[in-house]
Amino acid sequence: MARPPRFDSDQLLDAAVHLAAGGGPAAVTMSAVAQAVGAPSGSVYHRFSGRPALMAEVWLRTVERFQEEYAQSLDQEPDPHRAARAAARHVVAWSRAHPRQAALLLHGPEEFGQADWPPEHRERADGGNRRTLARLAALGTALGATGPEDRERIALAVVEVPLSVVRRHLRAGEALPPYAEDLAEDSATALLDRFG
Amino acid sequence: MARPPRFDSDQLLDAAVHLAAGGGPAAVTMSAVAQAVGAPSGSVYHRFSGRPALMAEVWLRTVERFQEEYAQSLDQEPDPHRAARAAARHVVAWSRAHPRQAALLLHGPEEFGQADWPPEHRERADGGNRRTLARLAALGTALGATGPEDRERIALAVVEVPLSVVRRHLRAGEALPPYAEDLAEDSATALLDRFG
DNA sequence: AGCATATTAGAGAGTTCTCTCCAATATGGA
DNA sequence: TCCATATTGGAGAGAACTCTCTAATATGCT
Repeated sequence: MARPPRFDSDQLLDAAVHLAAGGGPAAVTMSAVAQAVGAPSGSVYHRFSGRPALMAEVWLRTVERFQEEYAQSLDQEPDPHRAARAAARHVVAWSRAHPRQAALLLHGPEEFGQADWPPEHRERADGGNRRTLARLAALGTALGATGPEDRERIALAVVEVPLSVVRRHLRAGEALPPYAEDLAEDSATALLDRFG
Repeated sequence: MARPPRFDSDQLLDAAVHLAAGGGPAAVTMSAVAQAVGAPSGSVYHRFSGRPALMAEVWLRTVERFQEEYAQSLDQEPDPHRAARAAARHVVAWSRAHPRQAALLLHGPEEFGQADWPPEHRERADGGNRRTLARLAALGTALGATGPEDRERIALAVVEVPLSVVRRHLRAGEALPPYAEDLAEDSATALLDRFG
């Protein structure tokens, strides 16, 4: 009933991930994405209403993929201490398996022009963040956290510290060393020792 | 012997810090800096050879100010454990005292166009990083660190974790909570417990 | 075969920014 | 007073990018 597409959204987003990993989010221009897949710029605008929408989709597709697996690693383990350690490990392991997407996540949504995103995409981001925060809150409760300081310490242990381990190496352009997962897990354990 | 300057470099750099804190490094355009201080764009180019040079100076002035105080906080304390705790605290305290400059540092040199910097500025950055790494290495030796994993753990404790504490709040647009220094110090302590 | 339609294809207008260039200007020193 | 000079002041060329618009094209359905 219609001409078959030569370029689909995922193909364009993949190109955008490559560009962002190589030259940062600023390198993701509509022309660069089009050129990367050999499409005219019109085809990119056919899939995405504009650059803000494209940037939002790149970010959201990546962060949602990450959060989905992250949530699984938290949920699979009933004991909260073991769950926290698994989650810390998982951040590093996922980054090792998906270095370009990890590089992308390290930039943060602001750099992907979050301020200009269409409302629909903003809500998608908010929803994902709410779900993740809720999971962390549940972990905090299970660990016996009491105040905001405790909750923040837990977030440090299972999110920020593992990300820092990854950031150090990816920013330096190195591969993750073999001990990275252990380092993240050990550090998380040290930070959570005071609980339960 | 010459017409007196109405706009000096520091004034332009201050404006650039403001712009970067508000809208990220991308908001630091030559025109925006000029407009912010009421100067014509020609005056900005009279002080800086181009945008890369301006971005480099903004970054370097800020990071050097930070590193100078950071080094002092490490050196003032002979006991390495106490020095590490003081350093972790200091990162947060400095960020509290200089929120805009802290916001700037959280972006990292890449976002300030490091790849385009003139060689002179690159060397300045390398020198500063070398000095800081040397100090961390000395701290590692004093603590009895053996391998790269140990050294990385120490860097996490006295640099990355305190920065993560700051990042969480500045990214959310909040002020740092009163307990932030304690949280950074406690976390550093927990990560360093295994040493000596 | 022929129609309806989703998509490709690409030209080009409009915008924003960087950087250059030159004239105007204000000051200290001779 | 007058000169040398550092700096201001601003216009504008050139580059990169976003986005629009129109025509061409290929497919499924009848």
